[in-house]
Amino acid sequence: MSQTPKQSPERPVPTSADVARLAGVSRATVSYVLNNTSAVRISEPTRRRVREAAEELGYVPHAAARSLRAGHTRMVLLPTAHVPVGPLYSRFLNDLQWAMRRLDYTVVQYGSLGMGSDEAARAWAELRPVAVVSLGETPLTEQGIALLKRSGAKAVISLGPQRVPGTHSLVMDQRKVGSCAVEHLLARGRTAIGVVVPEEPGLDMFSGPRLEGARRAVAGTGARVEALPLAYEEESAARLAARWRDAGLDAVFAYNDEYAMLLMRALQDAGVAVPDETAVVGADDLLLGRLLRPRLSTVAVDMVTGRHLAELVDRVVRDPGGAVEQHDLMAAVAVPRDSS
Amino acid sequence: MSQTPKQSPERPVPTSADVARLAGVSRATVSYVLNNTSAVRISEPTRRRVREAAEELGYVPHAAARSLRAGHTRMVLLPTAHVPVGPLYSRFLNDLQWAMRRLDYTVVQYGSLGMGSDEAARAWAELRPVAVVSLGETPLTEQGIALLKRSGAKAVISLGPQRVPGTHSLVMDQRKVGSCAVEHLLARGRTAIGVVVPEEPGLDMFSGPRLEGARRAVAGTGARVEALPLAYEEESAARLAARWRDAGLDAVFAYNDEYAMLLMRALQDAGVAVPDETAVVGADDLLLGRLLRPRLSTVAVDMVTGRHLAELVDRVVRDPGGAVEQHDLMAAVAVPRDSS
DNA sequence: TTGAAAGCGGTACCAT
DNA sequence: ATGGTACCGCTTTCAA
Repeated sequence: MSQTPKQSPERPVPTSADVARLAGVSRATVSYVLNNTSAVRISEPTRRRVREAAEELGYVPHAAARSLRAGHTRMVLLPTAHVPVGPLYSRFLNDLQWAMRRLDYTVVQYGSLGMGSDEAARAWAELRPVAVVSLGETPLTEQGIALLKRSGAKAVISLGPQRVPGTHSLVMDQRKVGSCAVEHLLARGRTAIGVVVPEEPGLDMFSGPRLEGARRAVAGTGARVEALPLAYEEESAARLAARWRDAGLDAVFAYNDEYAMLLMRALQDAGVAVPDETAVVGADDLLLGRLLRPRLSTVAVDMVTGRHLAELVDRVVRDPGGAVEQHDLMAAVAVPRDSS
Repeated sequence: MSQTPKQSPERPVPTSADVARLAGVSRATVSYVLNNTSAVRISEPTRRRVREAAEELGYVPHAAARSLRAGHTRMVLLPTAHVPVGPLYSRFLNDLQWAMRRLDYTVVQYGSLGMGSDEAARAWAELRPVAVVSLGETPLTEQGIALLKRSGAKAVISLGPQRVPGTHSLVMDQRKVGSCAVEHLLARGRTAIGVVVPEEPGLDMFSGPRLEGARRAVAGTGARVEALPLAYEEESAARLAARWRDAGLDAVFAYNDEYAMLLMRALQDAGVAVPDETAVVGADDLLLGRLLRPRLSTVAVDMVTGRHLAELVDRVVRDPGGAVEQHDLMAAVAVPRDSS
């Protein structure tokens, strides 16, 4: 016995024609009433009858039919491969969705894990979004971008470490984070600086530029930078710490605060004094950094806000040919505490 | 001068009719070829001409038109209000998306922040998803569920602390986490147990049941439980720690590992010895708990896997009237370490 | 004030 | 082997 009693096994979904029939009017009238079409006057009694009929049937308009007829959607597609963790991203996403809704767009996150770039672009294009906001998890190729535009996307916007030709790019130069951290360490007199490069997938977009920024910061200073692959596991950190003294490093930029916490613990367990023997700097300025002892030095990153991005999307949708401003909206600033 | 040269300001999106025209065949033939329809034989030369034409035009089928004609979609809607942070959720989501794609469904996360229950249900229903998987962020009302089913949803599945009538429920009884933690503390001889209740929005679904589980565990033991509101900020934790001795508590279950880390630090700063004077237990068994000193005792939670959930969705979609198994898939087990 | 009808882009049945 | 065509649900112009 099913617990969800089904009156008829395949009761058809009510359409506007059903509403029209029940209300004794035409489908056109139903459409006028339910959309409050201002160009047309419908008598109050008729409006009531239509509304009641719709209510009674539990009528819900069919979004696909509507947008098919309209020839466009208000969908903003946000491709998602790896769901990035972290409170920063979470807040950003909430802000963005909220702001987009206020502008009457619908944000749809579309999981694209395990799809190739062009395969993904095709899948996105099938939905005919009016805008695509890429966070860089699934790279946009030139053909992918062309495909999206050809299928009606007014705005293709990319958020990431570098410009993506053909899109409106919000450049967030992650290299600044690396150079900011390293400059801070240089100022503290450190000269042999390790840079953690996470082994986890999906972080390359960030870790690569951060390492490059670090390299640039030491250029011509006589100091050196060494890349240190590290998995987010105790064992990996312990192995790295065990060969720390052989590496001859006196400082480390640990990619972010979480990796910094992991490595700092491993170093301390291995008897490496922080900050005396080795300085540690994280990034992202998470709360946990302030809870550690010694308090973790970090690099605070000022990301683009969701509201700001939503406004950009709306502007580009309304005027796709408009000027392509190259924003560089990311600021990085060192937050010295006790670990460096 | 626009950097995205537009041949024609409003070049229309190519349709299957355009492909047909270019290939010199009918729309029907285009459909047959591009969908590899097996019931119909098309000559190889024709197939090639159609494929080339589609390629040349950059043709992408229109998902809305297709599902309108088909009368159903393969969309699994995942309503999202607050994006929950945390690696557990992130992994779960990735698994789910991956597993659903293998079963040929499309997972769409739909942001429903700031919408009422019924308003949200309506918005979801407009998309005609074949299934809705609710994580409980936007509560499902009886009418909302009815609306979704009436508009074609074959499966409405809810994941959460309790059964939701009318849905297939995956009950994850968060009370177990609370009772597991408190039983562990009782076994350690603690009798005055604080339970942290986060003040952040969107966590009520978890924190309430965890507190209730704690309450149940002390029933009849002579021990007591006290709810402790706490915001995820240093100041809030410091205030709580400052009045710790007045509260007369000898143990605390801190909601999860992150809140536990925050509170433990505040207690230590206030001179409260952990675990001697007060035992601390977290939950979720995050890596950070093992990095703290003393190492954090925690409650490991065994969540439902994405693969498992995907299979359930598929099963219900194929046989909506099938038995409504009441799963209780959550196991909680204490992981004693040094903080308790 | 209301209705009839065209058409959005595909799919699939029925002819040829 | 291929083409003609009706139809999915909705909006909107035009006529009455």
